[in-house]
Amino acid sequence: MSDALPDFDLERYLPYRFVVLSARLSSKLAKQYKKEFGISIPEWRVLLNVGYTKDLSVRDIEQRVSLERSKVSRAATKLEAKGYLAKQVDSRDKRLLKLTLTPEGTELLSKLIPIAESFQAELNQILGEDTEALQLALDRLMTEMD
Amino acid sequence: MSDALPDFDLERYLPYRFVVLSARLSSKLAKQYKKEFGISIPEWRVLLNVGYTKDLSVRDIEQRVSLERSKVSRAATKLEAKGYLAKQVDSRDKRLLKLTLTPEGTELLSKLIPIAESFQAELNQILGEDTEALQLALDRLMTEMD
DNA sequence: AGAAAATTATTGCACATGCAACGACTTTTC
DNA sequence: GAAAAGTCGTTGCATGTGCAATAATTTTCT
Repeated sequence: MSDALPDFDLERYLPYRFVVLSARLSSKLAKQYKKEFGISIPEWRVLLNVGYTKDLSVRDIEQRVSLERSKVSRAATKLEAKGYLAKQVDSRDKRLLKLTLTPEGTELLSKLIPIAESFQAELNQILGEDTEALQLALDRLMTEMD
Repeated sequence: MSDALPDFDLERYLPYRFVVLSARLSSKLAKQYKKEFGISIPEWRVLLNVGYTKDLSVRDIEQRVSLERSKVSRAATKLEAKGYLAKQVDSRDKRLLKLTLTPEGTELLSKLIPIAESFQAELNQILGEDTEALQLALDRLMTEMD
């Protein structure tokens, strides 16, 4: 038969499963953040990174979070406009930008964190004992994927 | 201090880890598909679903794959234009559409599958014994997240 | 030192996306 | 059985995204 397809188990196909699951998790969180705080996903991610690491540049974030340069840049610009983040040119290398949270940014983030934590707690509850195994598997995949 | 942040371990935050990982996996695959076959991610996902389940409707795919109605619809239209997929109105419920692969669609998919399989194999290699544990954890999360 | 190559953040632009509105149809309700 | 409510797929529109091009700087090379 010319229209035979090779066997393929979509339900166990990892890239597919990850995409579906992560889309669900993200959109669930995103809706909350958007509605209550007017923050988009890239903005939230930048906020988080800048909040927990000092003087990050756009490129640093790009690499750590797999967030496109342009996305980071635009998210940073918006956060700056909203008064949550300050951009400062690095004095040693003037191409680089040092990103820092303003007090308002820190305040916002400290409201966002508990929501994130409780979501994590929910996931841990679902996973129970298997939480650690999952984290390990993710460690592996992250480090081994160039 | 007013600018103290609660502790938060970004590196172990699951929604974040999933998003980053799945973005990497997807874009790696997507580039291949796009370059060699001119197929986008939503198109690939629709192709896959239609290929392995008979007479799916747009809504069926939306629910199975967490792919927006409009995305499915547009992907289907493009696949139809390229001759890979046929749309047919369901005779019992004329609101529904039955999607089927054309022979060309089947042929294309049978070229795409091996690429997907070898990617999966690569992941299994990385995960080794832990593959099953990961799949189980994903099962849990998928079913428990309404 | 000075020219060439590389790196950083931004931006313009074409295209993708998400959402609400719509028309076509079906189911429910009275 | 007609009207109201609901469902399905598509589309218009405002917004988001990815990529290539750019200006400003730094690094490398001769």
